[in-house]
Amino acid sequence: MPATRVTIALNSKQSQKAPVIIPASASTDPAAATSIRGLVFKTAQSKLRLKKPTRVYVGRTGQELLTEEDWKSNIKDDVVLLISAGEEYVGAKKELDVHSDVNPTSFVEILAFKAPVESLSLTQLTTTAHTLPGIVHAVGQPDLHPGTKFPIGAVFASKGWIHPPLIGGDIGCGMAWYKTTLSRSQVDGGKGKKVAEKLRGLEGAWRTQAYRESWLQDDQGHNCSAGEQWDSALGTIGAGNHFAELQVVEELSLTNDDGIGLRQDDVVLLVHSGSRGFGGSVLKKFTSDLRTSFEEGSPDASAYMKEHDKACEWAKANRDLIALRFLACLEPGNVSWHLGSSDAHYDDDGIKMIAMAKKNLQPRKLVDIWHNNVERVVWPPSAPSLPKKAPSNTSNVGRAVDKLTLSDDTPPAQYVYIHRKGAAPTYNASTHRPLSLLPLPGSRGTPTLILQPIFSEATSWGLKNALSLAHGAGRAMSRAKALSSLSQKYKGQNILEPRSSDIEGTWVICDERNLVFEEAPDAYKDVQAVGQDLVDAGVASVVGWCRARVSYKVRNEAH
DNA sequence: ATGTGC
Repeated sequence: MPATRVTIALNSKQSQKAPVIIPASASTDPAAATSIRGLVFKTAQSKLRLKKPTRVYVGRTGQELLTEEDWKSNIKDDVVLLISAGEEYVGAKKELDVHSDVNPTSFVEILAFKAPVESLSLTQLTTTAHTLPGIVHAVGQPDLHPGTKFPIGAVFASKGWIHPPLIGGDIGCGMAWYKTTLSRSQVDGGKGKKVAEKLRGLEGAWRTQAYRESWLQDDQGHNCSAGEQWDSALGTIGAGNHFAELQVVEELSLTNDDGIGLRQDDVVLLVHSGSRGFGGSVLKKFTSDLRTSFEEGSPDASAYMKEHDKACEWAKANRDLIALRFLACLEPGNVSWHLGSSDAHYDDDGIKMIAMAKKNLQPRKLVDIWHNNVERVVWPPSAPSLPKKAPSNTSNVGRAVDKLTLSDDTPPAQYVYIHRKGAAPTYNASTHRPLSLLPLPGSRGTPTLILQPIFSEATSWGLKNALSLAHGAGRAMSRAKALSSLSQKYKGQNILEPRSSDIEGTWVICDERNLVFEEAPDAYKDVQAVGQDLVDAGVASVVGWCRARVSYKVRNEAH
């Protein structure tokens, strides 16, 4: 008889698993000296680091293996055994609960018309909406594209359930836009190269843990430090599609300028980054392949949300610190930003400067949004209240909204958890006021559109788009495909500098070969098509655009 | 996306 290959996993954390080869000579009798049970427990101790394995369940069914008969009938190739230190089976009970809340007909809205959408992402969107518990509404934004399991550029609204894997590991990832005092003449054309040269000292850890903890503390004393292991990445952009980009406002026509103060010809810094390793550690801590959903009010749901909120704050503080480090390079004359440079040394009062730097940075910030997060909002959205100053054209209420009824201060309201995975919100999360502008970045070097969300009866006041918009152009090609096809296409060319004839081009800092191609504009959809789809869906207006002048991905400081 | 997971 051949050996049997089974998988063992921790009952309490099923992502922890190991294969076990059971020789034909091992005994099904749990009391035998060479029992399968003994072999499984020994492997659980060494490979899963479970000190005292005591009970064994079969994955999916949850049947406990007790008698020799149980072992004999269940040990076959590819079976998954869940090893417990005494606790009850955690897998299947959830799956049974799940069924009653699944909505196989929940509504799926696709906001893509011109932008191309891969069929795999549609399958992922629909399958997810129809199989996870509590989903009442799903939206595919025009930048929709396939993820490993769940789609990106997607929004899921669910009642009574939280699904951490829907938003992924980069909890709190988003974009923040900051004004600089640079003039466009300092960054236009060939000047971009000079500016790019100034962007140094931006890789690696920022100062000491004491500084970082202070940066992660707000003026009320709340702090979102994740411990030195994760905080050491604070102030770094990261990899993948993350970037910081210097842009010029080429056109802008805001219909209701809420004192944002953005003007044509301004030079702005767009920072796209997240919670680095911290958010991933939160997802990993709470979920496994078999544990993806938490019922509202359960200890897991509350504990996850607490850590989730912390990761969101961390990510926001990370974007601010990235901006500070960039401003230290871009505006060297401003003492508020000196702290951003690791070259500036302080005796013992450096930490005191943090409050000043943060205070001076906030007025520079135009907008800061999370596009990977889960948020509780009143559902369905209702007609928003009018602004205090009534607009002259009241029929245009969709453009002149004061505040949305999204907070739960009207007790009997129904609400949902909006899960955003690569989707921007249409409102300010803390004030619940509609955003008057938000960025829709194209891929590296292509225009960033300036969006203004629209709330109108035609879109049921934001229900149609689940109070969300596209967060970027969206991938048109997988990383693997982009790497192979684009490295061929641009063989022997430097695609990081504008061609000498191109005065409108972008200077790109990207000292990582694979990223050069994986993040090339050709790997993404056309941002104009994505923007047009939002306009055609009636969920946003395009009120202007920015030209990218210097795009910073990653620098090899050793050069 | 990630001090990835083998």
